[in-house]
Amino acid sequence: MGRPPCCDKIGVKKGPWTPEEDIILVSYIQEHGPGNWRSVPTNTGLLRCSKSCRLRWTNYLRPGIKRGNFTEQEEKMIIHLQALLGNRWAAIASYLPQRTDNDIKNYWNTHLKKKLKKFQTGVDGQNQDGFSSSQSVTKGQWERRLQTDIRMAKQALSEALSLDKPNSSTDSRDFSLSHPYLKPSQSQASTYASSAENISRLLENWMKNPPKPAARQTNSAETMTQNSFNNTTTAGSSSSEGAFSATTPEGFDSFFSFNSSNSDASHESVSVDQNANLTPENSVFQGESKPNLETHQVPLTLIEKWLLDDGSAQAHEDLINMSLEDSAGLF
DNA sequence: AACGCAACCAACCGCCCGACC
DNA sequence: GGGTCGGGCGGTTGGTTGCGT
Repeated sequence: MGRPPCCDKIGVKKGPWTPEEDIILVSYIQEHGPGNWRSVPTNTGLLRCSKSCRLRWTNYLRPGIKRGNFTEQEEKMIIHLQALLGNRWAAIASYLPQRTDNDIKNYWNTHLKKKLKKFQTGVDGQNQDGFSSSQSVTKGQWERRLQTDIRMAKQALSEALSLDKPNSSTDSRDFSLSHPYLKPSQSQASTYASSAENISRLLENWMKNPPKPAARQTNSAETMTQNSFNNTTTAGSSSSEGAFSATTPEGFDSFFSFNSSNSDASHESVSVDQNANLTPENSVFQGESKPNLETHQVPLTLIEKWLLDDGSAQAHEDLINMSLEDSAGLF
């Protein structure tokens, strides 16, 4: 059918976002929460289309985002997940809570593709699509994808029906509890911490380096120092520890120990361990850490083994060769 | 110093889907 | 049932930066 553009082209600004625009957007979202993007431009006076506002938020300003400096472990995960899921960047991003799909996609296109190609040219008997033959030939990505989707649907249905399970992992209101990589306390804490961090950096740099007319303003925004804006963000985070006390399913722990122990420490320390005091009541960012995507309930046992144990060819094979019936048994 | 080229990445575009009227 | 809206997703573009000559 085809939709008309989300905004008319007249009077809509395009191109890089300025720090001023970022601040307007962030403060609006702080006040009203994300969502209802249609109303954002009109309510804020931003000369941006709603889509642009949403993208700016989800890809750049959203709390919990780690930028650049992909760790080796992250690289491996992306490569593995790409082989498993294909170019479903949002799904892949759901396994890397601090990364956006756009970021992962860019990193794949600019780094990993080349890396794999390089690697593959050095290895005889590899196919041409960037993956090892064992990864791409065994069953085919589409079949695996289909299997994954079916499993997702099955589990979602079964858990939706078992209402007496208070810690049901499909509770969409608390994505952090259901995501394999999101330890509840950490996810919300890091989410909010990073928000404050992002915003303060934004403003700090803005104060230091007033916007240049045609420079890469979005980059300059990254290194800002704190100013009054911090007050608003910290105020929201100052009051409770409720979310911090959530229990963690045992099976998730390995993921987090993996994540934290292997990640770029200089980045992680900023976004993970600060400003942990956050509750759903006082944070407009709660629940915003990552969209709840369909892959977040992939059975952990095999995937965990496969993803984290780089040398685990057996686990890899197990996962890929898993039949529908086998995988259904996991639930 | 100036130029050209490649790399990088933020942002845009188009398509799709579900919800709502 | 069909149209519209809001939002998500993946592919692509284009501006900026960095590096080599």
